[in-house]
Amino acid sequence: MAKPPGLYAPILRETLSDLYKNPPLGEKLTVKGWVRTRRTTRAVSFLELQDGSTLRALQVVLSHNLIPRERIESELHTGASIGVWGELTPTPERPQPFELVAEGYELYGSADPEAYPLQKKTHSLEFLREIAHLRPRTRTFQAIFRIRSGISFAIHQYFQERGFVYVHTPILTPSDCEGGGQLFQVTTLPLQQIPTHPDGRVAYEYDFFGRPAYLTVSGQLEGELLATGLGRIYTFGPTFRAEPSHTPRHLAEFWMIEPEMAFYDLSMTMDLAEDFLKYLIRYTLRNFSEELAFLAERYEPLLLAELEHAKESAFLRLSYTEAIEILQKSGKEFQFPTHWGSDLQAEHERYLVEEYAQRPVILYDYPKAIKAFYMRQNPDEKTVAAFDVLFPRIGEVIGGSQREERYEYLLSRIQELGMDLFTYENYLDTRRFGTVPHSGFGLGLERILLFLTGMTNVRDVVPFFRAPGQMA
RNA sequence: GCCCGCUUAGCUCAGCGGUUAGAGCAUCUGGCUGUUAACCAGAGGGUCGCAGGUUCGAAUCCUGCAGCGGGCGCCA
Repeated sequence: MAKPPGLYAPILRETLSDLYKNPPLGEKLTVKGWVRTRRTTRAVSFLELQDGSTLRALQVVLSHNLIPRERIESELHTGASIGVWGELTPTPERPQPFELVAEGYELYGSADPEAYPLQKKTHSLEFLREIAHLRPRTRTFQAIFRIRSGISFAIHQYFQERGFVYVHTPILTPSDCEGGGQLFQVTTLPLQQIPTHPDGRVAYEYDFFGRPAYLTVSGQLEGELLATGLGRIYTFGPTFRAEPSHTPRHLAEFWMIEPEMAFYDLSMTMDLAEDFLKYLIRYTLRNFSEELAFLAERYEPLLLAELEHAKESAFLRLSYTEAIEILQKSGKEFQFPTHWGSDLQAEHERYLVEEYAQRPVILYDYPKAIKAFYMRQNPDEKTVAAFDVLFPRIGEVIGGSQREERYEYLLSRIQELGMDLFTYENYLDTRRFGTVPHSGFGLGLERILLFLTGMTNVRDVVPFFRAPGQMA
């Protein structure tokens, strides 16, 4: 966790957070922030001032003797930004420990109450999505974005402390990692007049790269190339999927963490994934108790209990085959009946996590036919060494696998699926020269943030969301 | 992509075939010995999403469209 900025004064000015950590009672000071609410009585007005550094507000008392009531009533509405000076006074008999007794203030920016969309009441998350540019003024989004920031730091800390190299895989790529996913194409060709060959094919030699280019859907393939030199690497960056998924769990632009480790088999990788997730939960509980308490009170009463429970439980590991048996013996009426070889539906995953296990579940060894080409074939020749981590309330947070490191197996899989060999030449090279068993996984940042914040829609855990038909 | 639901004041919602469409909060005006989602009194504020249709009469029923939300699929 970063040190409080107060330690770096005078380079950094003090925030309300600093004030609450070490209040200079009896001293004169200036505080700057935004007005959350104002209450006016005959002789004095009270402000709740917030500055984004903490969810707590500072109560400011403005005496109408010193500052005209008309000025206060015309300027200090919810959302106005001010600098206010006075003495910090203890108030042991009041709900708050101290308040600022103002001597004067400077108005930086007013907020016309007839036009300013935010009010002191709670707004719906749906309404706030329509004003994503103003959401950061609310405590809810301050809490969420602070947790997002902290968790991003914790992700780096976890891997850096363990000798993983942070690698930057390209955003612009020539290939589709998963083979079949929908990509955003990137081009500088004029859309009104796309150059074509006589047979109608697009003349990509005139495009920027001289070939088709896309936004990456995953850094995994490049991550593997780097891991087969550096040993243990991780990526952490944005990824893009042009799938028309209209759900609370999908974004067109989202952040993904993808570690890739040479000389790791599936079991070691599942251990790492579980340890990593618990680390993130512990980190959040330790560093964001104020934010969690707020979010729990507002949105998800069970939030703290869920985090504690997930942190303490051993994730239940089930092979796909075991999971199918459990589902078939469950006596539950599912909309989609299961048989060996069918992909698990959301209802099946929910049953396994929420009813059967009642804790996070790791499913592994999936049928080869329903998984990606690069996953390592198991000796049974029917399954591949893949795993998913399923969480209560939010479903899949991690998908991973041991990668196929045997050249012949990988080559024949690529050919079987009719994929373009040329595109995967470099990838295949890592199997031709000094190939090693290796594994990795992908964690969706927004997915884990749903779990950590109690939110239920990924649009609410990213500052500006991109989803089909929506650019906040 | 398929299915379901919602859309009424700035916000959250009630009204679900029958006077002039309501409430709370917000706003404005006034009041209040220090408030804590302050309180009290009063006022303003509506093309009932849009376009058609049924009806003596539509916010209310029907159709289409749009936006939003949710479920499924796909996945992180």
